Amino acid sequence: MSAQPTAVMPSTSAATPRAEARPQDRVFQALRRDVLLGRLRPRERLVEEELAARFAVGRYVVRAALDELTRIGLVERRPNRGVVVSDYDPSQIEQLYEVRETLQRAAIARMLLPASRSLLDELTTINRTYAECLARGELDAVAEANAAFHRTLFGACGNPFLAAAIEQHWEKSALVHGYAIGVPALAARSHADHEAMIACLAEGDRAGLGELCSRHMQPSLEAVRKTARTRP
Amino acid sequence: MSAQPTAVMPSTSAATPRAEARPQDRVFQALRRDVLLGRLRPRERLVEEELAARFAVGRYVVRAALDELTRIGLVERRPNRGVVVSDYDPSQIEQLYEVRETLQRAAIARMLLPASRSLLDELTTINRTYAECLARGELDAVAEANAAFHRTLFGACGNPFLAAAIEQHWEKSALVHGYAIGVPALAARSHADHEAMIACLAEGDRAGLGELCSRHMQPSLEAVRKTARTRP
DNA sequence: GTCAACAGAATTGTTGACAATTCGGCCCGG
DNA sequence: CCGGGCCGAATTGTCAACAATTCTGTTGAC
Repeated sequence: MSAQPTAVMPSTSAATPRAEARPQDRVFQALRRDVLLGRLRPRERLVEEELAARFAVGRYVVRAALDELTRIGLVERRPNRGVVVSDYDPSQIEQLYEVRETLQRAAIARMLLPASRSLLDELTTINRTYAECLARGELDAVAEANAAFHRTLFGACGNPFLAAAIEQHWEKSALVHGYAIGVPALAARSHADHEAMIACLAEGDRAGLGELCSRHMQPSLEAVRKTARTRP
Repeated sequence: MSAQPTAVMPSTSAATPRAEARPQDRVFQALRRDVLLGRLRPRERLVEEELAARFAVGRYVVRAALDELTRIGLVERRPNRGVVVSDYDPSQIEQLYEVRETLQRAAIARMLLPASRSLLDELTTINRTYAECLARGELDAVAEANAAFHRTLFGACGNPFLAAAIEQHWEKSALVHGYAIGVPALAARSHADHEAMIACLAEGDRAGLGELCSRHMQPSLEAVRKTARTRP
């Protein structure tokens, strides 16, 4: 029980939302949200001393948190030059989504269907939270619920390494699709997609689930393509 | 050109074996080899101060190197309890290999075949180095050549994210298959497999390459299964 | 006017000392 | 003889100061 593959995605997917023991985790989570919700834009610079002052903490803690963010690909460190928010160009995003689709289809192929009642309940609960937070305009919580849905769904493939890889790539592309949460129409569509996925899980419709998950990624990918054409 | 997916596997796959500028890279590489070549065994503890003394460097540098190793899954850090070499149990290894196979098949499906002359030459050169170092008994260099072969091969899929994911999982399982280098028969077999792969690349035999790569992973997986039965 | 070299500022990298935590043994009451 | 709780050693976590590097704006020669 030593090397849990989940350890690759340490505090993020930590099932224990306990008292946020370590300060570096708090900084890590805060910065992670800032990036994922667009409060920090791609290519924006992250200066250690500023962050240390903002979080009332030593620079060492900030460095550790930034290393953690580097690990999951949300920021990038250039030696002696500091840390910037990652910025994937459109072609990289296409490649990233290609990998995500491959991994997701592999996961779906490995799920045992129809899904257990407890899994269905869990997903239903998460999706309800999603809708509620959306109605209240709590974007932070919406993003968290969205992440939880995907994490739970693909975690059900039974292979922790595969689940970790999916989550890892999901987080990277979250840089891109995160903004969609702010668009009501897209968010509603997302919620409906999730419900349809749950239905597929209940009925054991593996092929349908696969298609659904692939289609689910399309809107944000289309948005990227569009802005790429508009602003070369 | 900011966020290169290769950055996920920073110094390891760095194509520039330049002057080892940063001290933490030197420590990182040394420890990585120790783990991969079995000089450090699974579950073995890594004490920061000991390493700092051994490498004649500050504890901070050791910490940074250990974090780097954590990132690629070779060691694991338990908060306030230190770092130990990762230890995957047999079922986890099966899962790991399953993901590797999925990723490798996806990569092979995306390669454009027949391969370019420069790629074939590069792989041939690497495999020759492999044989030469093996004959001389330089296991460090053999492991490095082996890694280079796989990195180059799957790097040819054209999707840096996919290549990075493959490399990432390859390194994790290197904890397991690394020992095979020391067994002459297995090492020879490995060399022959590599040649066959190059032939498939040259002829454009995609299906053959896929099967070959999957079979290539089997011996070490079998070894794991065997030791698992012997020593439950 | 353009470009190279050069200071000075801003920022990151590293060190050593100190604080906090975990782990093992020891004592002691039951 | 055994289990709970204290104590101390070993180890990790954090801080504040210092060193090294990169960046920016300016100067001066051509």
